[in-house]
Amino acid sequence: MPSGSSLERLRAANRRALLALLDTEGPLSRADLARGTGLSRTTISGLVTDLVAAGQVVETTDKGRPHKGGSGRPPMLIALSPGSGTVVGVDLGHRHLRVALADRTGTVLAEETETIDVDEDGTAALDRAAAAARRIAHAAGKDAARVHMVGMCVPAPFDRRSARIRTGILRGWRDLSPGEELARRLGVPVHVDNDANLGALAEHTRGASHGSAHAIYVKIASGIGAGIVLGGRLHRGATGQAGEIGHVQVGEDGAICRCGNRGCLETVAAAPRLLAVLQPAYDEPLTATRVRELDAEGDAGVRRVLSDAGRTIGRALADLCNSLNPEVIVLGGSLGASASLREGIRAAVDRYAQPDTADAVRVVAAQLGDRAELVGAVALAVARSREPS
Amino acid sequence: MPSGSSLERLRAANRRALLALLDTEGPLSRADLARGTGLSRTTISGLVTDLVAAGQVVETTDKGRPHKGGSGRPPMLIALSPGSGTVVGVDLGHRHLRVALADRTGTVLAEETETIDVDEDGTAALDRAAAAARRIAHAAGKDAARVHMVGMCVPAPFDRRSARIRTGILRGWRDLSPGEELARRLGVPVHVDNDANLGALAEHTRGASHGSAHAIYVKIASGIGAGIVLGGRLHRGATGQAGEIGHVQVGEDGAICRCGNRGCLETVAAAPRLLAVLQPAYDEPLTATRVRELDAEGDAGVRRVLSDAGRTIGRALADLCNSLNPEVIVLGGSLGASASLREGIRAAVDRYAQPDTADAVRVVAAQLGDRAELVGAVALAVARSREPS
DNA sequence: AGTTTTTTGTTCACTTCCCGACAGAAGGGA
DNA sequence: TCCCTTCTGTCGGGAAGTGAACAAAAAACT
Repeated sequence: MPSGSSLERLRAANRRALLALLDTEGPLSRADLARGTGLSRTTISGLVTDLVAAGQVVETTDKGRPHKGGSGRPPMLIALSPGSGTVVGVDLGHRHLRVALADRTGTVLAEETETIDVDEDGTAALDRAAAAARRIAHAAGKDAARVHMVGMCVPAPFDRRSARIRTGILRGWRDLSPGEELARRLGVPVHVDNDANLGALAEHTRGASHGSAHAIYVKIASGIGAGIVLGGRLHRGATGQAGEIGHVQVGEDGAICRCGNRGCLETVAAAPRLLAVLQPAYDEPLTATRVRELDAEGDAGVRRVLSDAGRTIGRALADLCNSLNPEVIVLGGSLGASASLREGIRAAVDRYAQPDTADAVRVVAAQLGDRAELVGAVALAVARSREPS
Repeated sequence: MPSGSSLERLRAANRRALLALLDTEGPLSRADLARGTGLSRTTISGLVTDLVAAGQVVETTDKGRPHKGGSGRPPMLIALSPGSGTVVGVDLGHRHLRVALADRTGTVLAEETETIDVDEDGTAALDRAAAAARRIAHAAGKDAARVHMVGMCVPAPFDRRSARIRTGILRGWRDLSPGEELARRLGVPVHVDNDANLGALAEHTRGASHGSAHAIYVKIASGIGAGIVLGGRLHRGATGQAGEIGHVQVGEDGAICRCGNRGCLETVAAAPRLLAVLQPAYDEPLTATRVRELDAEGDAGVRRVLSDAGRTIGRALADLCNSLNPEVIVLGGSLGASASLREGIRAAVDRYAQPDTADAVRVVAAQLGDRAELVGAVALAVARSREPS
């Protein structure tokens, strides 16, 4: 519930609209902002004055680039101010840890990746994450050390009410509140969400589904999960567990899944299973990256396996399309960029979804690749640092 | 896009908030409104003065009922004004036509039902609907004849862009724009949506899912469809075709469906199929209503068939729960009130959805019964007549 | 070159909207 | 009867937003 008087809320809402416009459209003149928000130039001037005083935006005397509009007084551009301090994004995968330092516009300043076993020991993973965050922030200089906010991505359903990972999915995380733990280590507020949601946020903010009101981001990696954007907003559901499409049952008598059911989509079409199926036929050790390369080179076996996996995933997505009628499906995760997988999904959607629904949906690869979750974690931190509600 | 200046929009938003509060909470004092909206009493007084002048609300001198608060000056209650004129709701099913006349608070004043074959001939159905609307409005008196708005429910996916029913589903409706046609006959603006969406709207506004942010309304009748409320708002999707769960494929080699696919949920678990399965074992002619009675009486055959159908539907709903993590599933349509069906759905959701997701969702029968769609059509008309955007 | 046109940003007077404080109104309880 | 509580109306003031007018800067036109 926003506080303050109604007029204050109005002012705050206009401020947010202005900042959001700058965030998505880049530097703009006051006149552009007036047109974009529907407010008058006068109001915009006042808001900009306030925001400059507050250090949230800066006037960039962009003399260099010629003004495209043609005649008329050239505009003074207003840009989001990196301002003081920084934010940190942490991407915890099953087998990796990525940490990024970004200014408060979301521009990544530094980034590092480690390979660790996150699943087994949550405490150790959080120790490593905290150490990496401290290291990267101090290496970037004095001002960068003032970290305002941390966004973190965890590779499992995250219950926002208890601030905990759902019990039983990750072995080494029982009764651990990752946000609180990392906040305690760093002395900075931490916001947490799961990988698919943050990937969806990133692709929606800066990637393939930018501008689409209804988008489904599917992460196909160690597991399969979806982040669902509806009406331009991330849909998290009643308990924050929306998007768990990896546990749709695709066969009555399939393998036992870590969730306890059998025949889950994840057991059939996620990366570990596909690698296991392919490995016997290849001399080299296969990784998701290598499989993607082989697919691009036209390797028949890989194409067949990925295409089949795509059809299986696409079958589940077709049902979801029938229910949600989205504009775009964005494929992310280590295998999301594979063409065969995408074609398999497209074919299954066309076959199993209603014709008009299938026609309405685009199926595209993620633009941010395996950095989507990290970018999403940064975006979460930026958003939360902007409204310290 | 709302027009006018920012202050005008603020005023309008506050007016809407006030009206919405009155709509959901019933008659309230100015002080209650101030507490409920967060605005000051002064502001509320001003808004109420305006709205009284505009005829949108009335001051009900409710002397009769004692003031519960105890001591203090008794409040003057403000209630939505039925105002001048009426709205009409039209519910077109596959085999029935219902028309309701309501005042502008949504209170139904008169209602009638006919049994007709809607599917075969859209023009004829619209003629009957128009005649019924005219008849019912004139019978209710002079003022009632001033109909401001019509809300209509059609039993098929409705494409809001073309204002047409999706081609090929209803035989007798090709190239017909139901809204325009009815508007032309009645000389009143008509808003159209499909049955499941309007049922969902009705149950969310006045029924079983009232107060739940995320709800799925499932209509189980001639077909199977869902209306999805997320974040308190009806989700219609990119082209208005969200909620088409009737065409999830539940068997590779099932019967051919009217949508062209085979093995659709509708062909296995919708009313016509269930009646056909049951009929041979019964002497009397079965209807959905009769089947519901037999189920309540504990008839073993009926219970078995409904329970199985519930499991099949519940399987599809479990997948949807995994994706959307809703708070409640509301079962409507002619078979929605059946206990066996509900138990079958509950069992399948518990089995196939993720445990936490299944725990979070309630499965309940609709409160409005077979009138949900009609009430939804009225609610649509009321909502649209209130904001003539 | 000089003028016109176009676009931008600022200043000022004004309206709209909202809120706090005060006072009046209406009933219950000591 | 007097006090207390709660509700409602009114008044003055503050905050937000807007349009009109004006100044500034650069391109376009003569």
